[in-house]
Amino acid sequence: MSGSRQVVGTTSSGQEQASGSGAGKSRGKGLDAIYRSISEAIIEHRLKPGARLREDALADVFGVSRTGIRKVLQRLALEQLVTLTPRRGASVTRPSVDEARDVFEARLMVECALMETAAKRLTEADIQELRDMAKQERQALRNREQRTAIKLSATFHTRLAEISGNRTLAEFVGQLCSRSSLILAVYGNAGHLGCESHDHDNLIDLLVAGEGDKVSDFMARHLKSIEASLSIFEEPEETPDLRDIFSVNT
Amino acid sequence: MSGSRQVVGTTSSGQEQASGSGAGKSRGKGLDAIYRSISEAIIEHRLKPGARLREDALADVFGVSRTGIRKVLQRLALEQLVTLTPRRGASVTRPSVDEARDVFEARLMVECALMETAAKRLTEADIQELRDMAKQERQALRNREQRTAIKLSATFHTRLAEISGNRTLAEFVGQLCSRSSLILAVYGNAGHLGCESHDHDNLIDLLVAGEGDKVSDFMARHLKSIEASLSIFEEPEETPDLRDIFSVNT
DNA sequence: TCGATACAGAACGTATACAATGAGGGGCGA
DNA sequence: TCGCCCCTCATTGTATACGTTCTGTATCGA
Repeated sequence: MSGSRQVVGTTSSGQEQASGSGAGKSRGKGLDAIYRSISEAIIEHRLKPGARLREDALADVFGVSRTGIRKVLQRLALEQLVTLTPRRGASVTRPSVDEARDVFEARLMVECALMETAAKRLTEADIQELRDMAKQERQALRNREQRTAIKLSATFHTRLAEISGNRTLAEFVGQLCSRSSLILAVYGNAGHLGCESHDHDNLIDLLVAGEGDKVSDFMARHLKSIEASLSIFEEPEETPDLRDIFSVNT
Repeated sequence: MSGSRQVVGTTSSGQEQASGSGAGKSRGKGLDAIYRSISEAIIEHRLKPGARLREDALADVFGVSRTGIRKVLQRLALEQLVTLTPRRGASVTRPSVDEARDVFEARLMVECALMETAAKRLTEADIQELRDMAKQERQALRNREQRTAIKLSATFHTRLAEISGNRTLAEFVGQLCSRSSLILAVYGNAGHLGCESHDHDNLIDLLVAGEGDKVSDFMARHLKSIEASLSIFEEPEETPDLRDIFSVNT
C-alpha cells in the first residue's frame, strides 16, 4: 500500500510552491494558487474522478498545513469538483448520469443565450484573444496533448461567456465547463474528446459576423454534438448493484 | 461601545442552538444549521448589507469555535451573500449596481427557460405545495411581516426552479434568489417589496394550465416588474472612489 | 491648538494539538 | 478452516494558540 502515497501528480507546472520563496509572508495568496493548481489538475484529468485527495498528502505537497488545504477543498466542493464525504475525506467528483445531463442542459440554456449578447459586445481585442485561444487549442490537438486541449477548450467557453458582460453568468458557465471536463473524463470515449477542432473557429467567425441568432444556433449544435459524443450510461460502479448484475429478484 | 456586541439578532427562531442540547456530539450537522441560520438572517434582512460579521461574536453566539464559523462564512462568501475582505473580516455583501443588473438578467434568462420544463413536469403534489406557499406569502404580506414575505418569495421561486428537475440550475436559481433579497435590501423602496401579492398565484394558474410559453412570458414580466420597482442607482458608498469624487488625477 | 507618530487593543490568518470515528487486520471460538 | 469480534491504525473534525496586521487613541512636538 506504499503506492497510495502519490495522490497528487506533483510535477504540475513547477509554480505552486508558495512556501519555498514567500517563506510564510505572502501565504495568503498561496491558497488561491493551490486552488488553481488542484482545479487545473482536475480539469486536465491529471486527477481522475474518484481519486482520493488526502489532506495530509496535499498539505505536504504544497507546503502548508491542513488548515489551508481544507479551505481549498471546501471551495472545490462547493463548485462540485470534489466530493466531501463526511468522515472519509475528499475525492474528485464522479459525476452521476443525472448530473451530466443537468450540466449540459444548463450549458445549452445559458451559453446559447449569452451568445446573443456577446455578439453585440464583441470588441477587436476579444476577437484577437479568441482566435489565439482557438489556435492554441488546434495546436494542442495536433500534438496529441489532450490535457492541454481539454483545459483550453473549457477556458475558451468560459472566456466567451465573459464577453457577454454578465459576470454572474460567466462564473456559472465557468463552473459548468469545469464540471463538463469531469463528465468527459467519466463518460467520454477516448479518441475524440469534446469539442471538434474547427467548431470554435466557426463560432468566432459567426460572432464576428454579428448575427446573434446564428451564433446561438451553432453553439447549440456544438454543445449537443459534444453531449452526443459521450456515452452517458450507468457505468460500472456507482454502488455495484449486485442483485441486478446476477439477476437476483429481491 | 458595548452595544457593538450585538452583531447578530440572536432571537431568530430558537432552533440554532446546536450546543445547548447536542453537547458537542452532533456538532457536525450543527455547522449546517449555523449556515442556514445566518443565511436566513441575511435573506430576511435581519442582517443588513454592510453589517460586519465578526468571527468571535458568531462563535460565541452559536457556541462553536471560530474554526466552524470560518467554514460557514467561507461558504456564504462563495455564494456571494457575504464579502470576505482579506484582513478586515466578513460583512454582509452590499451588491453593486452591476451585480444587481447581472443577477436579474440571469434570473430572467434561467427562470423563464425553466418554466417551460416545469410546466411539463408539474405534479399534483407540486401544485398543492406551491399554492400553500403562495397562501403563506399572502398572509405574511397582509400581516406586514415583510421579513417572512421576502423569505417565502425567494423560497417560492427556488421551489419553482426545482420542479424543472435540473438540480444544477435549481441551485443556481436558489443562489440568485438569495442575492436578489440582498439587492432588494439595498435598492428596494420601502413600501412595496419585491413580488406583487397575486403574481405568484397567477403563475401557478398558468403552470397548471400547462402552457409553457405563457408561463415563461408571465415570469418575464414578473421579474421585470420587480427589477423596475427598484431604484438601482449608484447609492452613497460602494468604495467611495475618492479619486473620482475629488477629481484627483493619479 | 493642531497635527503626526507611536503604542495598544482587537481581529484575522495559519499552524498545531487533541478527540472522535471508521476501516482493516489479527486473534479467538465454533 | 471459516466466521465473528475486538483492537489498532489511519484520517478527518474541532478547538486552541500564536503571529500578523489594522484601527483607534494618546502623547508629544510645533
